[in-house]
Amino acid sequence: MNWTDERVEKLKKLWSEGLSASQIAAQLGGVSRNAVIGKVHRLNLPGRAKAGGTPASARPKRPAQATPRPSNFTARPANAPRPVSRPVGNAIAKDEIDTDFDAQAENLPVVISGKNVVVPMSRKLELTQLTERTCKWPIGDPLNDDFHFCGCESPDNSPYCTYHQRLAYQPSAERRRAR
DNA sequence: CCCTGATTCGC
DNA sequence: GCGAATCAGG
Repeated sequence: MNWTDERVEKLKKLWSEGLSASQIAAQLGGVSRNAVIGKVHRLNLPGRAKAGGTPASARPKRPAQATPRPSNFTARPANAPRPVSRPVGNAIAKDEIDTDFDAQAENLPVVISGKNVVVPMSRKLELTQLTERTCKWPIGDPLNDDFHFCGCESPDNSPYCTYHQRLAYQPSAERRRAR
């Protein structure tokens, strides 16, 4: 996985937005957080100590602020039917999500504070579009027309992206809570 | 232990 | 240039 202009631009954008290196790595896919940090330094992106060398521990911490919900965001009432799809907006904090609100089914990217796992935007791939390196986590009802797979980039030797990899190996009760 | 970024250095 | 290994912290 090489640093194409496109990927570098995304890196710059996410870094400037204050995402951590591991979060950015998850969003980009195919790279480690070390790779991201290394690239950031090679690009001389800001965020490091000033001349004089402020220790990392003494630097002001970036507030882990939740990205605002999309303006068209409305929580689905508990018993309301699940919409087929909704436009993808900014990432929202998992903590903000109503208990019954299933962000994964809604195809929103989710930043889970604490667990520090990023759900990349689903690429909504069909079965025939999957490859060795795409996430094979199924989304939706297989009998429904909108059934698809996550399709995000998955690490080597894993059928799932970093987020769904975690979900896949959690006990079902935890999995339900995590979703 | 989980995580963070910083640095080094063989490739 | 790249990034794993490592370090030094929270």
